[in-house]
Amino acid sequence: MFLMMEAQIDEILRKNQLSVTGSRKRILELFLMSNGALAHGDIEKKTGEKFDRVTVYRTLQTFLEKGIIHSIPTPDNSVLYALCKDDCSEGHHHDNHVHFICSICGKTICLADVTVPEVKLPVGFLPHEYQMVVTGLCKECR
Amino acid sequence: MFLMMEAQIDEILRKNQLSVTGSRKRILELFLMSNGALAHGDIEKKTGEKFDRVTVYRTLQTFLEKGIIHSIPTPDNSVLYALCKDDCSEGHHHDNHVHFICSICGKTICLADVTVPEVKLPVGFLPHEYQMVVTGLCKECR
DNA sequence: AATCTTTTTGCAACAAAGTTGCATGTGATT
DNA sequence: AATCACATGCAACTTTGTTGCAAAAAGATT
Repeated sequence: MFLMMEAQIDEILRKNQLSVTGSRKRILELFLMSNGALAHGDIEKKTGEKFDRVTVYRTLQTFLEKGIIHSIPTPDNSVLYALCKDDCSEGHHHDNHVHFICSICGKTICLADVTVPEVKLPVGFLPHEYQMVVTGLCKECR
Repeated sequence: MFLMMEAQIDEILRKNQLSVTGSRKRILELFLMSNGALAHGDIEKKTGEKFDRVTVYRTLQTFLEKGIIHSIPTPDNSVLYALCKDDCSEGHHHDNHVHFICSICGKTICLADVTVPEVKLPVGFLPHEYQMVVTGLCKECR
């Protein structure tokens, strides 16, 4: 079970031409275990003393650039990150699913099956990417 | 012309039971002049030496609470504010229009005529508010 | 217009969040 | 195992946001 996760982590890092280091493994593990999204602060707390603050910043930055994770805009303007689906490629994500944020427990959930609808824009606007965030109550909190 | 703006500013503040002060007038003026959205930093720069940083924070906070402005979540997780339409009431906005962010000039535009479509969520989720941000090229930059 | 009351502002000090340069340590390649 | 590139930790710093309190300005009252 744990070995499987290890292998999965290694594969993700290798696939993105990243060297397999302690912090990267740990942070990826955190993302794989939580099926929601994580704030920078969450990660810092959970890695505890193990890694420097700066390392966490740089690791997240690297993962973002490689398209391993994506960032989610939230209504209260905090920074959240979540794992991308497999078909995210470097630089150019199609992270086109809706994100749900529960106003009680604060969890952010990727609704991988709900794609962002495309809306008609006024003449002249050339859309490139659509992002959608829904707030409300999740299954557990309602 | 300038007098009209003055009057408009006064009216907005009065309507929201706020005393008419220098900083509030100036910051509202900035919003009225830019038809897009402003970051906190923009406002600080444009008000220059005139007001304290803290005052800008508190003024924006007050405007938010009164429903004069709303905040916009952006893909890069910066904080943006824009004027609400008239029908925004205290505490509870129906700020249900799509926001557009130009990736060239960086401007954020409220597409007041484009309402956020409601999507079907998985069973168990109780939606409360929908937010949508579209990035791409605006009229001027394409 | 002068006074009183309430609200707003500026200052200072602080806390939190994020960045940068550089020396050291570790993973990958041969 | 030796080398080399890359990742990490540390320190110092910048930027961003917050809090308490005294001074100042706005609004109300006479």
